[in-house]
Amino acid sequence: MKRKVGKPIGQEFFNRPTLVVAEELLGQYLCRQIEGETERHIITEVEAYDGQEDKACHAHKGKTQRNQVMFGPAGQWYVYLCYGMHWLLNIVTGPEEYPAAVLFRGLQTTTGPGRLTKCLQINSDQNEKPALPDSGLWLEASALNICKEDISRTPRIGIDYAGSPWVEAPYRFILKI
DNA sequence: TAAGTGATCTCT
DNA sequence: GAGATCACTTAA
Repeated sequence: MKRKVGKPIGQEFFNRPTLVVAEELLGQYLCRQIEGETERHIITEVEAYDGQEDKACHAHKGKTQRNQVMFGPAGQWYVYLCYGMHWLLNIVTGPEEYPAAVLFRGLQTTTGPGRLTKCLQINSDQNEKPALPDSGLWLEASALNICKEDISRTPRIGIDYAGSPWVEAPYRFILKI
């Protein structure tokens, strides 16, 4: 898909298969505006959560108040509290009524999904908002040219309960830098 | 390696 | 309403 460097990434980018979106997000910018200052961080690690069939996906038991945003249109943030202290940031992908999202696990400047949101001052205020500059949190295409050789794929973290084949599914994407 | 932490979900 | 669970981090 064509992306213009320095332009916000729009909904059409996210309204595609979750695994494709996850892989292509590597190397792009996650942008955050705080008190008038804009920060840009290269995305280095993401995980895909793909639909109701995926037992590791929050939506696998159906729609609830928490996960309903995943059933909505692509390109909106899904932010939730994990282990009572960490906000985790996801972007909704795929068509409406297909619950899927990509979890942001790491940036060039931070490691770990909980520290990422702490660093960018992300909390439930961003939940269900569109990923556009108006919301203060959005994505931009970078000038980096990512090759297949630059990407590692591994199973996802912290989802041992999901069982086979979801435990071992290589839905985690890491940029080797 | 284990504890901290609290929203969410499932079962009464 | 109560109890279990949980896409993590930190300090030891």
